[in-house]
Amino acid sequence: MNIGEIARRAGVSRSTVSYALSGKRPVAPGTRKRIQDVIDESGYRPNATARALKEGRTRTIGLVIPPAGNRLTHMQLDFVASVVDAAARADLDVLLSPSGGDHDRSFERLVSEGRVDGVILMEIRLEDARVGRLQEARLPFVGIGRTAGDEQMCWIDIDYAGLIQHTVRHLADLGHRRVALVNRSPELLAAGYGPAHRAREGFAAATAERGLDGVEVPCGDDARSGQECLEELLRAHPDLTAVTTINEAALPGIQRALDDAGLTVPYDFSVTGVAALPWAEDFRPPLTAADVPALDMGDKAVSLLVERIAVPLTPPRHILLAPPISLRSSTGAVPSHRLPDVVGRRG
Amino acid sequence: MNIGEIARRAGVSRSTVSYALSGKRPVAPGTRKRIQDVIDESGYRPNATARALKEGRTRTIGLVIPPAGNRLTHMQLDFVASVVDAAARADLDVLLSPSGGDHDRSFERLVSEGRVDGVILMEIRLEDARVGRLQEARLPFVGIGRTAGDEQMCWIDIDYAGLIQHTVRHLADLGHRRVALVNRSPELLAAGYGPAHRAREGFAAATAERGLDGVEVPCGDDARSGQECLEELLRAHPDLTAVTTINEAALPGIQRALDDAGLTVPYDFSVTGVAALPWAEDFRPPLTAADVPALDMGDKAVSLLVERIAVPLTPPRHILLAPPISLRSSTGAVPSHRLPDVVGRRG
DNA sequence: TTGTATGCGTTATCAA
DNA sequence: TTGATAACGCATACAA
Repeated sequence: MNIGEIARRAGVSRSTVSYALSGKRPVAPGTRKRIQDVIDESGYRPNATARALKEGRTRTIGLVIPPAGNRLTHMQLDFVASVVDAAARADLDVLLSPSGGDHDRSFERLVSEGRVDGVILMEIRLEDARVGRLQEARLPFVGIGRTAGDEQMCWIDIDYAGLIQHTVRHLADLGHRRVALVNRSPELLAAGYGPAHRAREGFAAATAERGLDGVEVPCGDDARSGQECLEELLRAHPDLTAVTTINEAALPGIQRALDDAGLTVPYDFSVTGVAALPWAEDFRPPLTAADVPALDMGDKAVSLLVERIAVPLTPPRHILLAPPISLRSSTGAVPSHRLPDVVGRRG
Repeated sequence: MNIGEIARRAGVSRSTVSYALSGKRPVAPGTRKRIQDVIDESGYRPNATARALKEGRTRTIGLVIPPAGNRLTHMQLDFVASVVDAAARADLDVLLSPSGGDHDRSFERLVSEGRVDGVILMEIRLEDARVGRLQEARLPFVGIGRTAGDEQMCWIDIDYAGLIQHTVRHLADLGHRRVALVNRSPELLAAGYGPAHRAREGFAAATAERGLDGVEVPCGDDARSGQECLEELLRAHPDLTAVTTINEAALPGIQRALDDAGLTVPYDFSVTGVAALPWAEDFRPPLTAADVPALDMGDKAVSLLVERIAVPLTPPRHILLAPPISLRSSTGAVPSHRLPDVVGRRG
């Protein structure tokens, strides 16, 4: 069923059907009704491919996600869902491209075959060849995260450095002297993944500022790694009284390791960090943390992209989110029996 | 940059460029090289939209996922990731459509605007209007799950009825007399979600077959609901010694409720069910369960769809998966102090 | 071995 | 108020 067939059945020309549909030129009421009847009866809808070819735009956006190998985190998943939803609301379709490396067939199709009007790029690294590729192709795009030289691109990101800094200050205020940062995986760090590096910076800045003993460790994105990581930390640093983390998937493991070590949160040990709400609320006791507004971010990213597609030449906009830290129950004052000087007296 | 521009620069006709690219007709080595040089230099790739219009196929498949409101389960997430990966391997793009209800704009676009060559439909309900819609549109599709009258469609599903039956028999063999099924959410049950209903059937069949006292409860898809659900179960049925479940997201909550009640798995209480591997392995102790091969399913679904797109008129194929139940450490014999007769003697 | 011409289904310009 | 027609970029049948 195509526009020609509708036109034939309604006894008009194809252009009249097109105009009746688009409303871009007046159509006599009688004619309009005849056409509408035929359309209702046949369930006709204009072919998206032909329309895209003619109009020069696809009404589709690309979403570049990390490949399946690396399991998506809760936060990333929420983000994908919210992007798809926001796009649907704007009558845009979403084409998925799993691509991490640089020479990825799916990504290349996306940027050079004109399948999409714009791209949302997830899990950007500090140095990211895909950014250059998109700029070179003059394809509008929005990054979730930003590269090291971030001025020339449009992005939306979370201020991991600032937030981690904030959580460390909070711990310092509570009297903690030796704290750890449980970072993302060694692989992501090696790949130059922004949040992991910026969390590290924020941690270093805050521990220096407050004169704390800080120890930073990478940790796989799963419960098991979290557990091993914390067991190792407790072994290596008996005077450790608090951790902060951006690794939400490690939280259940952190919890277990603390349980197994007989440490009760927050009386014996404090935990805080940056995490998507479900992870924070599932922690026991509920985690004092900056709640990553993943659902919100998808929405904002789509808006930003839609705007950029409409007006490509405006200077790139940046949105740096610093959600407030929700004070829940997982942080507390260092208990006297674990204070450094008390530990010292033991020996 | 389009094929005409390449032709002009290489000093040949457009068809020669096209044939040089497709190899569907011999091209003189010299000519071919001239063309290739121009292409390499310009980074030209044929426009996917124009090609789709001409060829009558889009090289894109649609993936209909549950809308963002309902958070995807781990299993569904793995499934999405594996579909996208399998599609990428077959040089197919994936268009996402979040749609649960019947009158969904995004879904309608998918089926009636010719944007995709075929569709993978997730979270099918026993009565599902989308199935009829796809059949009517003569669009090849594969269901993840199946409707009540499932013969006329192509699907791949997990044998929840058989697997739950199997787990209940296992519990019966261990001596358990009162067991519970922790099902999916009340909303999904009300919506006629197949796995929930089939799990119920399998549970009913197995408890009847072995003469067990079975109690079935719906439960939200999250840790909190799992905890509340099990607390309520333990309160209402003090003689309960085992649960089986298809609600993987509830497992952490089930664990917590048992911990809080001072019940040690598997000595005081047995837990089993059907779950994606990460959930089963994160349980403490590791869960005896049927491991849902979500990654495999995505792969199979794509193959099935590709085949169906190529040969649409073959009788629909069905794949019913019954993964083996991996015996881990979460089930054990009923301890004597919790046997029904002992409980009876107390009074 | 290569070039010309047609059509895929639309939208939009021009003409009536 | 409407119709004929060109053009979007490509693949391919037909011609040379």
